[in-house]
Amino acid sequence: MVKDKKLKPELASGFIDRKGNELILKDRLIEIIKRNFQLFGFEPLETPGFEISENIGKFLPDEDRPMSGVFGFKDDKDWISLRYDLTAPLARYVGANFNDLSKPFKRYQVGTVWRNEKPGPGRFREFTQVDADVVGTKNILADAEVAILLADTLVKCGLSKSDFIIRVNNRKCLTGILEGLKIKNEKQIINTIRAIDKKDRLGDEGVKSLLGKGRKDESGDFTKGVGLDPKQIKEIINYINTDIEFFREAPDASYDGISKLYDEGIKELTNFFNNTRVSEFRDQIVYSSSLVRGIEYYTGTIFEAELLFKVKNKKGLDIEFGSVGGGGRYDNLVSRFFKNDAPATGISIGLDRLLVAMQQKENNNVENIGPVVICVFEKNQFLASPGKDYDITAPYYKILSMLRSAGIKSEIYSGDGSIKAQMKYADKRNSPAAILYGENEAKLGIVTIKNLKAGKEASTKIQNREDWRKNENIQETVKLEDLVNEIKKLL
RNA sequence: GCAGCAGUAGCUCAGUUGGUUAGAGCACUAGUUUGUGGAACUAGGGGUCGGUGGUUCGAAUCCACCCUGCUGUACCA
Repeated sequence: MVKDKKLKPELASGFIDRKGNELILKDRLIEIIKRNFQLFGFEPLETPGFEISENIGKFLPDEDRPMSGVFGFKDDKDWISLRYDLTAPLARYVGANFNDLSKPFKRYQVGTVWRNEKPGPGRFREFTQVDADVVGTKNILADAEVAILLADTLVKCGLSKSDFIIRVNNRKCLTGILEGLKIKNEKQIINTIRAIDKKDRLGDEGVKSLLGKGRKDESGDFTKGVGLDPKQIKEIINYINTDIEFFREAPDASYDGISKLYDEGIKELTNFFNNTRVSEFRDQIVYSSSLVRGIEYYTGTIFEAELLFKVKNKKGLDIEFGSVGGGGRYDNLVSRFFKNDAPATGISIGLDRLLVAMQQKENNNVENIGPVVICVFEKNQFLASPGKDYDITAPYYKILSMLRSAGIKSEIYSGDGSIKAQMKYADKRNSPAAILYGENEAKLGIVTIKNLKAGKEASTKIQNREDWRKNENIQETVKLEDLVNEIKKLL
């Protein structure tokens, strides 16, 4: 016989299957987050996975590489793309429905987004984002509200206040500083921002070389620099190292007057902190001069939630984790669709990253308990039952409905295996108990309950088969009517 | 995209200076145990040695090209 060539059960790179405990925890987090967003007065919105490419594509990082980074194709009429975030679709939605919406408009959205980029450890091409935004106000109160919402949500998800900080800055400050240093070329500005964004990873020296001539990485690959002169570089490095203490209560005055834009940023930050300082997250929401965020469309306040504990990968090594959430003000995004001013501010939580982090917090280990398994004794018994002097089929369904109406996860074994195979199955499903109801039980009107949980514990001490078989206290027989109560004791 | 490293069973890997029929552990199936999960023992299934071409009497092993993966870097709305 010629062998068929089998398909390989592979996934496209950057995509993963999820199962069991991980998914249960993910659903639980989503529930917590949704409830909290509603508590803060946000209303839900759902938009399609696909958008018309043009509507979400204008803010691609490189104009000369349109469509890179997204999954898209042309239908009969338009180029359409899977969304790469939830912000661009929000802008489109607000543009379409502006007149009907409350101003400000507060909405949250949970959804999958797709990015056609190189995947890495903990970085996928499909992931879940959770966003909350306030559209239609320039009031800094809204920025403060979403920052507080971010902090509050992380705590409700199970982080303690000492597990994270939310670093805050204002785009106007940094660009104001650059303006004062006579760096005005837009490309230089965005590249400078991106270089500063790498401070965490590359350190001051790395940022310096990226701002100057360029940098060689470990593999010998060379990255071209921004080409600033040494004086400008020195000033920038100084500024990004003033950091948290600079704004403990009120701003340090050392850069006052360097440019109008800078002063405006400081005013906004002062206003922002006046709000967060009286919230319960005064110590978590802190100023950080080196926070810039690589995203192009931010116009004012920016913030990022950073975890303060180490996250490990599957092999137990610490990994470079990045932020679990962030956001900021983007006053020009919505107005692409609309003549009116539609300033906006919001946050985004990377749910899958948060999930990985939460799984490493001890209090979050969910155990995926399987169903109580009712073992089936005779193959084809459902056909064979009539004519016997005992009835074996109907009681299975009776037992099943007793358990299920008591809210106990349960099932009749639906495979073809022997009793032994059924036990193995129940074991693998992490079932708390197996129920045996065969000829013996049927004649006496009883059921046998095998306590798989207790058996599992006992098995660690048992060395040989004889002891295992003798260990009968993991099994008991009860009257049919007592079944539910006995099972409940095991759960 | 650029650079470095790596690809042998479902998974993790061994395979000597090129030499018979390519191995181990885990996982899987069955039996020892005809109605009982673990452990142990026994047996079994499973491989185009990433692909193509070349060198050679002989290639998993050496060479060339290609593909894929990992790591770093760039990009990351």
